Amino acid sequence: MEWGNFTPVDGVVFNERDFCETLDGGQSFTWNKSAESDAPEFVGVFGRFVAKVRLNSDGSVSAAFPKQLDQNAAHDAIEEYLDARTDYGEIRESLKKTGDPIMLAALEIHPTIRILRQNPEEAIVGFICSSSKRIVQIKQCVRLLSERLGEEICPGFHRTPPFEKIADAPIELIRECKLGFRADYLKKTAVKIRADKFDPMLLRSMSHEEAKTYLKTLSGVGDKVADCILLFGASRFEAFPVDTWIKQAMCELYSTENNEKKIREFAAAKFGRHAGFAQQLIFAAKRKGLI
DNA sequence: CAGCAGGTGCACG
DNA sequence: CGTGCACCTGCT
Repeated sequence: MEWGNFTPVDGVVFNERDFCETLDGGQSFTWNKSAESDAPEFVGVFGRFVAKVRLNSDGSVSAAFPKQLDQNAAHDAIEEYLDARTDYGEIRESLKKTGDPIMLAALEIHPTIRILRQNPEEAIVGFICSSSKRIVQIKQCVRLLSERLGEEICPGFHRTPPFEKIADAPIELIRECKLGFRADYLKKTAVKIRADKFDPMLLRSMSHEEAKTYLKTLSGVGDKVADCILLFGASRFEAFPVDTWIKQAMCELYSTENNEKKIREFAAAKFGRHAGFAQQLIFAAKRKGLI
């Protein structure tokens, strides 16, 4: 397959750790490290596009797309996906102002981390697959689903399947994608979203509370998965997903009670509308054993 | 080979 | 409303 030239993605700067963490740290499950390049580089699918995303030695980012894709549309899409318009400096400053020494440390450990702006549909599929699974396994599930049910964008690259397709797929086929008990969750969710005529894109405009309440009516979507969908699929930075890692980190670092609801409340009070970004900082630093 | 894994649903008190 | 398991299955 032929690729177009690499072109700069303006407004996005990374160090290597944060580049890898952002694309392949569990926010999204469709990126794989590219073998050919010595520069840090990932290849993957996002929405209806495929891209190679490369980190340059000066911290800038470049992207290339398969030649058969509309290069301008793809470039606009990767800028949006990498959330190039959002001022992370402002977010980081406001978290600094909390004066919390743990947050200050996490900000230093991850000076360039970002929150991806995925399609809500992709986030719903990915995070329904995620419960009680490792990232590598989640990635495999999403890839298998895409190969079996998703449209081929270009040779070897398939879109995440739409709910319409998942709703019509036999449960055996979904289970063959190694989803296990999550297969029923995903199918039921797809059927319900279709029955409700719900457009997941609405998650970006609904009130946070309303969006979360709706998400939790979906099978396989509890508090944690709903918060992940809101944070990574709808750019709702106030969402604070509490998983096993964060739970342990918050107990250890902030002496919170070992209770998900209490931890969410604690985070909301401490980090406010940027709680989700704070979660990524703590999650990434903790998982790497750096705090 | 057991035990566990970015949880959720459901049955109970 | 909070707690405690069962749920698939691939990996270590």
